[in-house]
Order: sequence, then C-alpha cells, then structure tokens
Amino acid sequence: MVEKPAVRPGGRSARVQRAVHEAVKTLDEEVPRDKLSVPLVAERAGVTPSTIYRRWGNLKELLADVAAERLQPDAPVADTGSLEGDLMAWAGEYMEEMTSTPGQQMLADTLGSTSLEQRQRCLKAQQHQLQLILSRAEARGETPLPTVERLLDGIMAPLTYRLSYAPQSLSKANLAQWIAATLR
Amino acid sequence: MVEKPAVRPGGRSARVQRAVHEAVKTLDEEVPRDKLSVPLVAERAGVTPSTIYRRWGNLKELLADVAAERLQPDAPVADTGSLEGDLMAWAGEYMEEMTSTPGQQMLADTLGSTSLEQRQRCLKAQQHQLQLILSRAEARGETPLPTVERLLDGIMAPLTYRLSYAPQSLSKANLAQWIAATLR
DNA sequence: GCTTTAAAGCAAATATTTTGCGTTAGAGGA
DNA sequence: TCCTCTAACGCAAAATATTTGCTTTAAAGC
Repeated sequence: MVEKPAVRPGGRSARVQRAVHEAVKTLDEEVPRDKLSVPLVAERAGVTPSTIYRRWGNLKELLADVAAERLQPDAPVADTGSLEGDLMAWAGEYMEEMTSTPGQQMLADTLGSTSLEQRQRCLKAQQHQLQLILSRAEARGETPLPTVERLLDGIMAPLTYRLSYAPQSLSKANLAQWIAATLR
Repeated sequence: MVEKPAVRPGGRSARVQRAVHEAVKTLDEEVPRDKLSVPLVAERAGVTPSTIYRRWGNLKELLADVAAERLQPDAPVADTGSLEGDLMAWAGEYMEEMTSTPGQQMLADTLGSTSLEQRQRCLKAQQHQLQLILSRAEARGETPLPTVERLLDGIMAPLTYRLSYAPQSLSKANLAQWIAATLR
C-alpha cells in the first residue's frame, strides 16, 4: 500500500532522498513558495524530475515529507528541574519555531497533506517527547502526574489551533496559562 | 494586496464564482483528489482555465476558498435547552462532518492554504456560533458562563487537533469530556 | 564475483500554467 | 435611457510541468 521511505537505506536511494530533502530545505529559504517547483528541486538535488515524481508523487507530498522530518526532534529536551519548567521550555521553543514564516509553512505542509501518515509521524514524535518529560518528572518524584493525552489536549492542542488560525494572537503568557491549568 | 472575493457582486463575476465553486463541489465527489485539476473544474464550470488562474492563483487556493465557504454555518444552532447540550449538539455535528472523507479534505484544504485569510474566516464563524450559544445560555440565566476563548481552547482546539492528527481516535465520549471539563 | 532487481536516468508525449491581447458585461454618470 | 469606462473574461500561443515507456545503473543477496 504505502511504500516505506527507504527500501534500500544504505545506498543510492538514501543518497537521493538526502539530496532532495536538502534541496527543498535550502530552496525554501531562497525562493517564494509559489516559485518552488519539482523541476527546480530536482535540478538543485542533481536528479531528474521523474525520480521525484515516481518517489513522492507530487510537490505537496514531498513538502509534507520534508516538513514531517524537520519536525522530528533533533535536540534533547532541556532539563529545567521541574515538570512545569520542562513543558514551558519545550513547548515554548516549539511555539517560537512554528510562529516563524518557515515554521508556518511546515505546519501548513503537514496539515495540508493528503496522507495521514506524515501527521501521525509528528504526533508520535510529540508523544515521545512528552513521555520523556513525564518520565523525568516521575524520577524526581513529582506527583500527581498527568497523562500524555492530557498534555496533548490541554497544551499542544490549543497551541496548534492558534498556530493555524490566529498565530499573531499567541504569547508565552497563553502557553504558561495552558500549562498551569493542565497541571492543576 | 489581497483582492476581495467579489468586487462586482451583482453580475458576471458572481456568476462565475458560483459556477466555479459549484463545479469544485460536484467534481470533488466524482473524481479522486489527485485527478482534480484546474482545467477540469474550468470545463465543468463553463469558464476558461485562465479565468480561474487569474482569480484564484492556483488550485490549492481555490480549494481553500471553497472549503472556507462550506465551513460557514448555514443552519442555525439547535437549542437543546442547556449550554452543555447546545455545545454537544453543535460540536458533535461538526465532529461528525469533519471525520468524513470530504470533511477531512476540507480541513486539509483550509489548513494547508498559504493565505491565513481563509482560516480566519473559519475562526470568525466558529467564534460567532459559540457566541450565539453563550448568549442563549445567558438569556436562560445559566451561570457562571465561560468566555468564547475558553470554549475554543478547551473544546474546539482538542477536537481540531485530533481531527488532523488522529481522527480515528475521536469519539463522542471524548467530546463530552472536554465540554464537561471546560464548563467546570 | 555473479545475478537479480529496485530505483534512477533519459526523452518523447501530455497536460497544465502563464501571458498578451481582443472582447464583453455591468457600474456609474450625464 | 444611453454613453463611457474598466474589471473581468475569453482565446490562443508560449512556456512549464507532469507522465510514461524504455534503458541503464548500482546495490542486495547469493
């Protein structure tokens, strides 16, 4: 049904994937969104357009794939010493990243994609990060601890909702309030 | 900067807009999404493709425009006799609509659009509906009343988040719980 | 090494998008 | 009511992008 992104992870396939992803990321900073095209990406990546069409289908899905990958956490979550602090640090950084122009693009790319798969990757990553934060809180002996689900509904959901519908209305104060209310 | 959708509301312009919107809506039920194209819509609507390109820019923006329009409430909100009941009825209907395949498409179309404008239209509509429900509750003497903002953060945000990231995990029970927690 | 094959390249065939210019319909004034 | 003005549309040619059939390449597995 759905092809895995890297059937032959070690070789040419992987090289092409890296080159194409890299090309998308650099071009996205150089050209306005409506000028970004498959042939342009292909040229920068040093591959033929048909390779991209055969592998990703169309520009939209390629962009969703790249965005989903970029949303995978690369840096470990900071340890501030408290659950509330960790949440504020992590979600605050996420908020900052996603209110920027490229961040807004990434959000639109993932949410606009036809395939649920990419969004599920992002959700998994968020769940994983939150679980990590919760485990640390548990090790510290903080209690009572909320569930990951509760953190998603209480913090990430309103954050994401506003990132999409009213990004200019977002502030750290908002975030702090959601976190406090969710931990109460 | 951003052209108003109907500069000459009474005439040919409006007719073309209606025909194009109508064409998108019917075609969206007939052909798979990746077969939907501007030329196809143009033919069905009885206009030339260049008209659509000049007016909407590209397919993505056209779809976002149509989706935003469809998300404008047409039916008045049911009056169930209580704030909680009204919220459950209204949000429940929304949830049902948006978990369907065309609903998921509409959501992706609006959230994937480059222009914030369309999403703001949807937000305005939701705020308006919620305000209506709150006003009725106030007339009934229900108290204390939450703010519209609180309803958005507590109910619509988690609903929307799950509609995008994990639609299969949604249930009426979830919704009821968010509503109850938000009114508490 | 050899064989096998998934994925890439190439190029021709289609399809879509853009653009310049002529035409039309409706808004606003006389 | 008629006239004028112009935004929006139609048309068709040019420019781009997408699809497709076939060939070639490189990496996996023996």
